[in-house]
Amino acid sequence: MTQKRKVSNLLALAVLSYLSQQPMHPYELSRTLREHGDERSIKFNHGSLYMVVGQLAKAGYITEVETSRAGQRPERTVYALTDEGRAEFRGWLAELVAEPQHEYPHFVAALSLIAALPPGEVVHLLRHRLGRLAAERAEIRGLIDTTLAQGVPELFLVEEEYRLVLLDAEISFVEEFIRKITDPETGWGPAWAQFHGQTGPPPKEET
Amino acid sequence: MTQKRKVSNLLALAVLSYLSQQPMHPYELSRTLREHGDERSIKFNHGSLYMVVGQLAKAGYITEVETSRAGQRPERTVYALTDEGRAEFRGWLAELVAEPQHEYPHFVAALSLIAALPPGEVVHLLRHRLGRLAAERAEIRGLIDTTLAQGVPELFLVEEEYRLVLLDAEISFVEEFIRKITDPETGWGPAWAQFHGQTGPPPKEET
DNA sequence: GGGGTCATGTAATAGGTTACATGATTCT
DNA sequence: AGAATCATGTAACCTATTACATGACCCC
Repeated sequence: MTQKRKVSNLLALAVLSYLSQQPMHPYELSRTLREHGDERSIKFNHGSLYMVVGQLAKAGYITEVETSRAGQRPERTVYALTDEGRAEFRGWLAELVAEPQHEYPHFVAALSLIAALPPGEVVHLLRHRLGRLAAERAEIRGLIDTTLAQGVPELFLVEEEYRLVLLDAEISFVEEFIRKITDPETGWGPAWAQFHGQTGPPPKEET
Repeated sequence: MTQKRKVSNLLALAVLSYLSQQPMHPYELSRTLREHGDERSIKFNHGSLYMVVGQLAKAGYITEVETSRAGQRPERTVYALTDEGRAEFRGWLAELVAEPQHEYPHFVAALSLIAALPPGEVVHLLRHRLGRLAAERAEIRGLIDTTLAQGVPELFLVEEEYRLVLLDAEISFVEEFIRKITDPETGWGPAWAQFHGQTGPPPKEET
């Protein structure tokens, strides 16, 4: 479904969002996105921004309103949202909120192949991961706290709170996984180590 | 870090994994991946597979070992893992297990811009999402149960269990979010509705 | 007044997806 | 025997990332 949109890069959503407040030129968008901290939530890079702006213009969601010049700086093309752009923005955002998307996090991929590593090493790696997860958690926690302390309403931090919730869930999962491997009674370690190497994972049936 | 790898598409990891068990030709890889259900965890499409195989060969991780023909079918080029390929596989997989990657889920992007929608609509959309999440949860739950019932060891289902854990966390988060908007005492609804439209989200400071 | 870095954008390259092509097998 | 599907791959097309370019402003 998402793939029917004329512009699918999420960076475009942020652009539509900012242009819905006022017309801007691409560099201004770029700066605003960075200052606002949106790059934590939306993959951003300079080149892609110009690409996306071009796509949006071609799709009719934004139009060039003027090309001004300030001081002796190069010309800047200022874009504004069109009515279709506003509709697209609302609709797209609504869809993203209402419909979960199937995604492919790296850790899921790794887990799906993890039997290829020996269990001892896996435990080691998972412990390392736990450390990183804790650090990340602390960082997000700090970001939230200092931002709230500046008086920003919690509403503008929900994405960080969501991240935090997912992080906590992942931490529990990893801890539990380590336990399942290492439990002296029922641990998978021995069977895993034995099987390891000669045979691959058995096929799974479709539902 | 991940971006230093000569081949970064995760599909390549699956290819390395299967070739570490036995040489295969691309179509066989394709079939095996599909049958094994790996496309749930790793984005897969026919065209990309050939691309990735080409990249792996160019990088020296796999080599063409023969080009056989069975019956009157077209020729098939069979590939085998090289020693470098094996090392890359182990190292890459280990890194994915040990080091969390910064990722950009769609829902995070949506949350970061959600203030642009009116709170009433957001609640509606979130309730819709809850339904979808529950359905997805049930599906995964079923997949796990039937697969376990077939005697497949739990180890080969960890990625689904992880997904389940994340899903549960997301469900709680969404429920809580709805509460925060709608609570009759302290709900964000009124302030949000009022602010809505004229002004955009205030800037956040960097940490 | 020369060395950074800000401001602004374009171009080259690489990566990924979709569409197309074609002989073989199987089904009716 | 014709239709559908499997098996196998290539090519065309988009998207995205990196690298390059260039004038202005700012600092010492």
